[in-house]
Amino acid sequence: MSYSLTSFSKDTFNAALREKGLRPTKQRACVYGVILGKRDHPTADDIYDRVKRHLPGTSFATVYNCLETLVGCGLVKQVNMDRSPTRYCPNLTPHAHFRCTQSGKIYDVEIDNDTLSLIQALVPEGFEAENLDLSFSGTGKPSNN
Amino acid sequence: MSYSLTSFSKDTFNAALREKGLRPTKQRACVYGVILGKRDHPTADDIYDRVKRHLPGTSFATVYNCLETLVGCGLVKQVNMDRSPTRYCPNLTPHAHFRCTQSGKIYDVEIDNDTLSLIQALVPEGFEAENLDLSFSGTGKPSNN
DNA sequence: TCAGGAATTAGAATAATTCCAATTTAGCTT
DNA sequence: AAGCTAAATTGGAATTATTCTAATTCCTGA
Repeated sequence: MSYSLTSFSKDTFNAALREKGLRPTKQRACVYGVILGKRDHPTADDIYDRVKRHLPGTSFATVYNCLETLVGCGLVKQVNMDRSPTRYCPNLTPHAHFRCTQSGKIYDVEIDNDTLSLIQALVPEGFEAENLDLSFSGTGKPSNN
Repeated sequence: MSYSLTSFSKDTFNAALREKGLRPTKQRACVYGVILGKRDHPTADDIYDRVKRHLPGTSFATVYNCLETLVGCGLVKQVNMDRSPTRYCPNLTPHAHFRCTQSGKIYDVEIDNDTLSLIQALVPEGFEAENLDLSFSGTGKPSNN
């Protein structure tokens, strides 16, 4: 049986794909579903494992294809920290990431609007920023690792 | 003949390595020299090419080893943008990067102290950030590409 | 229902980086 | 100056994440 999205997510999902003339396939729905289902910033590898539990025939290439599609539709965001494998996240609000160098865990960090504006104001005259990436690394909550 | 550092850089270089009990070898000096010599955010590959012109026998592994050493000593910084190869930069002041998606060029973007403080203040209670990474991507100066 | 484009598949290929075992070197010690 | 030892370098193989390719399967709309 395929992964089931809530009706809200399913609408978002269908709309975003149709917008671009793309098909809402079960593999794409499943990839989107597992990312929504456990918001732990999974890697393509993690996602592959989870998707296989629902759709056993799925290939790695498909996972990568679906991820690329979902990112292209704005349904998920890529999180790149240093050289480690790309991670995926369904949090579309502007936010930063904090990686604990001890546990490897990644936490979302909210960015308030005032700070966001100031950050955007750093971009020099004549440059047009489409994207901004802010990440921290260090030690996380000791009690919480 | 090996790459020559200015006497200022040479002192910085020797001091930083000795600090950690590491040896100031000619390969390390050369890698540091080429990074200082052309501040265009070169990749390991670029650095390898440039180092070979001065020390033809140098291997790729050595370039990577030297870069790791220099980063560890705080003489250069790594710049990771998305999935593209790591770049290196001798600008040690706090600064962000802007990558032009058209030309691939990377520009340094200064961060003023007020904004820097606000960015640092985003880190939640209980987390200790050792590092922060801020990067933008978009279109650069049209006149300048 | 059928044609044709879109999506998926398995596996090969690539690119950046790291690892490894052998050799060389730098910086003592005598 | 010669020898010693740990540190650094070397070439090449290995690894890892990701992308490519060509063949197959699946949708969708006429």
